[in-house]
This record gives sequence, structure tokens and C-alpha cells, in this order.
Amino acid sequence: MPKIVDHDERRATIAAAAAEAIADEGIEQATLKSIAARAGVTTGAVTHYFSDKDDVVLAALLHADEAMRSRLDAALDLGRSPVDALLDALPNDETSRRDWLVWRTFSDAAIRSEFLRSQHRRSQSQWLDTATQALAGGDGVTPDDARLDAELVVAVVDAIGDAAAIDPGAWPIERQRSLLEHCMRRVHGD
Amino acid sequence: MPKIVDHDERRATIAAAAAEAIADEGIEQATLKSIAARAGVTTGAVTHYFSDKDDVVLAALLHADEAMRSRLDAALDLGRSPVDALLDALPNDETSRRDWLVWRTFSDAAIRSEFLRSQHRRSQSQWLDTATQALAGGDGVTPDDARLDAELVVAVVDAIGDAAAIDPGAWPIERQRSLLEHCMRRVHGD
Amino acid sequence: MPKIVDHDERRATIAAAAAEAIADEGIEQATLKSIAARAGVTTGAVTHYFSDKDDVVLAALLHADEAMRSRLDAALDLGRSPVDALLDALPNDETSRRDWLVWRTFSDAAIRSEFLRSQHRRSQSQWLDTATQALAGGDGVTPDDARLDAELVVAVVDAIGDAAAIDPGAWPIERQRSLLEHCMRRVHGD
Amino acid sequence: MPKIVDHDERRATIAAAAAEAIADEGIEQATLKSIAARAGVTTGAVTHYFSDKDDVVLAALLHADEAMRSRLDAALDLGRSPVDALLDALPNDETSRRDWLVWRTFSDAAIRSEFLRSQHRRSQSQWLDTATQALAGGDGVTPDDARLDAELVVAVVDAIGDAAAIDPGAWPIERQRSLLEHCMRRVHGD
DNA sequence: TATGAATGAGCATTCATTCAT
DNA sequence: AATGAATGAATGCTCATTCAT
Repeated sequence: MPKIVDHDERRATIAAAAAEAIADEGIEQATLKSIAARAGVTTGAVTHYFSDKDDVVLAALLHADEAMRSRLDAALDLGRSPVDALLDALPNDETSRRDWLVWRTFSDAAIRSEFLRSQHRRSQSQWLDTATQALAGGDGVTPDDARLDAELVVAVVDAIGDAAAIDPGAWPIERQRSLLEHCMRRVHGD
Repeated sequence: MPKIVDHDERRATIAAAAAEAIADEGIEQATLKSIAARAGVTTGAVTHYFSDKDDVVLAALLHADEAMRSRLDAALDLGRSPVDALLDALPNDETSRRDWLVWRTFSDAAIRSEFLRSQHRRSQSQWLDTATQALAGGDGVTPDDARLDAELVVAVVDAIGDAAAIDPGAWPIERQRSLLEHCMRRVHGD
Repeated sequence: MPKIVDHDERRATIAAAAAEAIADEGIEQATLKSIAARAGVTTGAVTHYFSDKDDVVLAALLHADEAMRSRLDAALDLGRSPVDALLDALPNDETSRRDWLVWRTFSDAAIRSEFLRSQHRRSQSQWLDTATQALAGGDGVTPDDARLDAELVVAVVDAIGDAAAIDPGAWPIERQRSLLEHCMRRVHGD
Repeated sequence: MPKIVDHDERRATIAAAAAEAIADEGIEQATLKSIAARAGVTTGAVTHYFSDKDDVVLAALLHADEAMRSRLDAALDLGRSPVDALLDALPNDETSRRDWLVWRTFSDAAIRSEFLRSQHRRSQSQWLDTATQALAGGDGVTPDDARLDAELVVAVVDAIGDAAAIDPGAWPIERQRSLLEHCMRRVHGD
């Protein structure tokens, strides 16, 4: 019998290490060696679980995407207000910032890959669906406007997340909250 | 007698070629050789006018940033409405999309460089100032709210520009206009 | 109770798989993994039966050498004419071509290994002995000439086998037969 | 002005070094590093003049092929007898043996490459043409038989060259001459 | 007996950089 | 001012080998 390992768990560990490396060093500077070192294995182990670097990177991107979505869903499930839930998902600590940085990388990679673009689009529309649901229930709002309101909120969240991930110093949580709440006020016509 | 060349013009040509290369191939894949080829010179010429690759890249980023700002200013000077002016600046053709892609690269680079981060921040606040001015004049709006409205619009424009640069197919100009106009409606309380 | 396996049979199976792999992919491209896959086992099993890759390769070379010789001996035992027997041994189907390709590899390996060179030499002289016997019986031929005739025939067979193994399209069986028969005619003075 | 070098001469030097390396170490063991070292340059220089390893190898193969042909042609031009000329071309010293070893490698490579196979075939037919011409002039020999005689001689020369390249110790020049002269005697019906 | 996880050395290749001309 | 030859470090990747199970 071979050494017993959980193949999927192993892949997940390496994917998480890769996400870290990508966030810290950028997608090109994140070498197999640095990814392996973060995961505490050798480069050979990485190529044992992934066919090539693209494969590792893809796993890292999906890993971070999934993590971001989970964070938002968890917050909503806990019954927090949309604003609070979104603030939970925005880059406010090491982990969430890391995921936003990886998400940026995902977007960049999507520019030059048909396949990643479709993944990216799918992920985007899931965000939009969640937002549309979370914002539902306003009176006297046409479905078209409801959709546009959701797009508006998603756009603002994206912009805040991007800006805060790039320059955390310029976007403390209070600034994030203040802009997000203003957005909600404008959307609700207050 | 040495050959007479306009040093600055030469640098600008190469910077523009580098911006093109970065947008087309990504910052890492854009090699000195490919940049030189686009500019119609040899790698030696590039290193003659720039100290190293970072220097070329910086020039390319500033070049594209400048181009985007000019486009917006020009549109406003022509007396176009804020919405039309912003749509002019958003990625609607090869050139504007290219500049947005370079802007993304700029943002990425700012993540890991103190110097670029300060440049990036300055560029962002110029956008915000322009937006604040362009949107000014609403009655019964407190200065704080005016500032937040401007931030909101800038955020939405950033998000649209980003999304459209990444996935132009998903963001035809009509969609850009429709979301932007909705944003304005909400801001003006219609 | 340990699983019961026939050690020698197991080695033979793997050696045959290795011969196949070497003929198909070349000696360097034939990896332990690809050899194991052809044999329907894991790489661990291969290293269990052989000390290292060189050992597997050696077994494959001897395996193919043995197969070629058997094919010639069998044909002669069936009472076929020397020409027909040799044509049987030449590369005329998948199997015989494969063995010739492995034989080439054997020769290559012999260039850089004292040990393989001696094996190779022994194998060559067995061919020569067989040929000398098969061609024996001409009248008025001195023993020296008989030996040279045999060398001549072996040389021609080697050359045909080589050429046909390398470029089967250029060496259909008719061409092989025609050259071989011409050789015999010249040897017999017709 | 750049450093002035003769591009073609540079390529030829590296190709010769590669031929040496291939003969000494085999095609796979001949690394770019070892080739570069033999040529007295760095690996970067090799890739500067050749697009990749395949390209270097091809140049080496053609280089050796050309050298062998030249050697035969030169001997014939000097008015030597066919036998003497062929013996000149056969592996009798370091250089000629090296070329025969590279020729073997060429043949091997031709097995798996359509392109090399066509090159190989062309080279083979040039040998045959030369042989046909050199042997021409026998009385009472039909053209068909003349062609077959040439094929026979070429086959024997190939076989001797191959054997002598692989195992020089077993094929001193006297043995090469003796078999080749016997071949000629049989062809001429003595 | 047999597995396949893990290693790490070695490869071809790419590329920013230097520099003789 | 401009060239492009040459360098050499670094990368992704392959693979024989080892070994815990």
C-alpha cells in the first residue's frame, strides 16, 4: 500500500499556498518553488498534484473566489444587514485582502483566456444574483430598476474592494462603510 | 556630428509602444525585445533611453494615465454632459480599452511599490476632483454628500471601466450608458 | 500468505513492454512510467523487479535480440530457403520491425558500454555462424571465400534491415527480396 | 555598430561542436551546456544562433552528413579507385568515425520525424547515385543489374560503416578492405 | 508483493542586462 | 546615438529513484 494521503486535501493545501503566493508576489513572481515552500513541500510534489503551473494557478484562483463567496454567504446567513455582510466580504483583514488581490489576478488572467473569461463571467453573475436578492423588497421599484440598483451596488462594492485591496491605507473600514451606506441611501431614495 | 534626435520624443514613442505591449501581452510577457520591435528600434535603443525595464514600464503607465485623463478633460471642454464625457473616457474602442488595461496594470504595480502607490493615489484624487466639479451645483446637497456623490460616481465609473476592459463583450456601450445614467438618476434623487 | 507470482515471467512481461516502449518512443523517451503503463503495472513494480532503468533497458534489448534470432532459426528449421528465412527475419511487420528498432538501440548503447559491446559482438558472430552454415556447400569455394560470402550476406541483410526499420515506406518486401536475391546470385556467381 | 561576427561561421562552429557532442555522448546526453562548452561559448550564445535544441541538432546532423559526402567526393576527385575512395569515407579515424556516429543518430531521428526522413532519404539516394556512377562501365551488365550492384555495394558499405563505427576494435581497416574487395569481386564476377 | 507519494537534480528555454563596436 | 552579440541567472518541467505503507 502506498503512503496514504488525502489527494483532494493535498491539492487544496497547495492551492491555498498558491493563492497566498499570488497575492504576495504576483502571478509571475509566484514561482513553483515559492508556492511549494509556502505549502511546505518540494516543487516535485506540486507537479505531482497539478499538471503544470497554469493548473496550480487556476486552482488558486477558484479557491480564493470560493472563499470570498463563502464569506458573503456566511454573513448573510447570520442575518446581518446587506451593508454589514458586504463589509465583511470587503478587504478588511489579511485574509480578505488576500482574496481580493487574487480576484484581481483572476480578472487579469481572464483578459487573455477564453476559458477563464467564462469562469469569471459566471462568478460575476453569481455576485449580481446575490445582490439582487439581498436588496429585494423595496416598494414601487420596477424590476428593471431593481436590477440596475443591484448592478449599481455591485459596481460600488467592486470598486471599493479593488481600491481597498490596492491601497488599504487609503481605505480604512470607516471609509468603506461610509461610501457603501451613502450608496444604499441613494438607492433607497433617502 | 552626432545624429540629431529629439530625446523626449524618442522616449515618448518607446513609452507608447510599451503601453501597447503591456496591454496586449501583459506586463511580464512584454519583453524589452517585443517593446523595441513595436517601437521599430532595437533593445539597445530602449536601454539607451531608459535605465532598465522598470523605467520603461513606469513611463508606459504614466503615458496611458495621462492619455485617459486627457480624453476626459477634452470631452468636458467640448461641453459634453458629464455622462457623455465619462462614456467617452470608458473603454469603447481599441485605444481607450488599451489605456484602461494599462491602468489596471498600474494599479497592480502600485500594490507592491510605495512610489507607484503614491502616484496612483494622486491620479485617483484628480479623478475625484474632476468628478466633484462636474457634478457640482445640485441644490440642497450638503458638501459632504456632494463629495460622497462624487465618490459614488467615480466608483461606478471605475467598476464599469474595469469590467468593460476585462470583458468587452459583456459590456457594450449601451450597458455602460444605462448603468451610468441609472447612477446619475439615483444621485440626483429622480 | 504472500501473493504468488512467477518472478521470471513478470520480468519477461516488463522487458517486452520496455522493448515496445523503446521501439515506439526511443530509449530516452521511454520512461519507467510509460514502460510500467504498457506492462499494466506501476513504476514501483518495475523497480521491484529491476534494479534501475539500465537494468530494464538491458532486459528489453536482450529480449528483442533473442526474438530476432528465434525468428530466423524457426524459419530455417521449417526448411525454408536461406533467402526466405532471412526475409522472414527482416522487418516486414510490426513485430519484426519493432525488434529491428530495438536492435538499433542495442547497437547504440553498445557504443558507450564495454559490457554491451561484448554482448553485441557475441550476437553478431552468432548471426555470422548461422549464415555461414546456411550458405555452406558451394563447390569450388575456398573456406576463406565461404566466410567472406557469409560476411557479405550478413552485411547486406543488416543494411536492408536497418534501412527498412528506419524507413519502411522505402523498403517494401519486394525491394528487400530483390536486393537479397541479387546478392545471392552474385555470391553464387550466376 | 554591434560587435562584428560572421553569423554563418558562428553557426557552423556550434554545429560542429554539437556533432562532436552527439557522437561522444549521444543525442539526449548532449546538452546545450555541453555543446556550448565544446564550442567555447555559453548556452545563451547557442540559443542566440539557434531557435532551440532541435535546431542545433539538425544543424549538427546536416554538418556531419555533408562532411561524409565531401570526403567521398574528394577521394573520387583525386582519382582513387572506388574501393580506396570508399575506404577513405569509412570510419578509419576519429573524424570519420564521429561522422558515422552522427549519421546513425540522424537515422534514428529520421524514424520519428517526417521531415528528417525525407532529408535522410535524399541523402541515401545521393550515395546510391554516386555509387552507380563510380561502378559504371562493366560490359554485358543490364541497367537493372547495374542498379542492383550499386545497391549491393552501398548496402555493404553501410553495414561496414555501421559496424566499424559501433565497434572499431572489431573492424580494423584491413577487415573493412577485405570485405569490400570481396564484394567488388563478386559483383564483377571474378 | 506492490503501491504511488515524494524528492531533487537536471534539462531546455527565456530574458534583462552589459558592452564592444 | 545605436547596434545586436553575449552573458548567466532563473523558471517550469520531467523523471529516475527512494520509501512509508
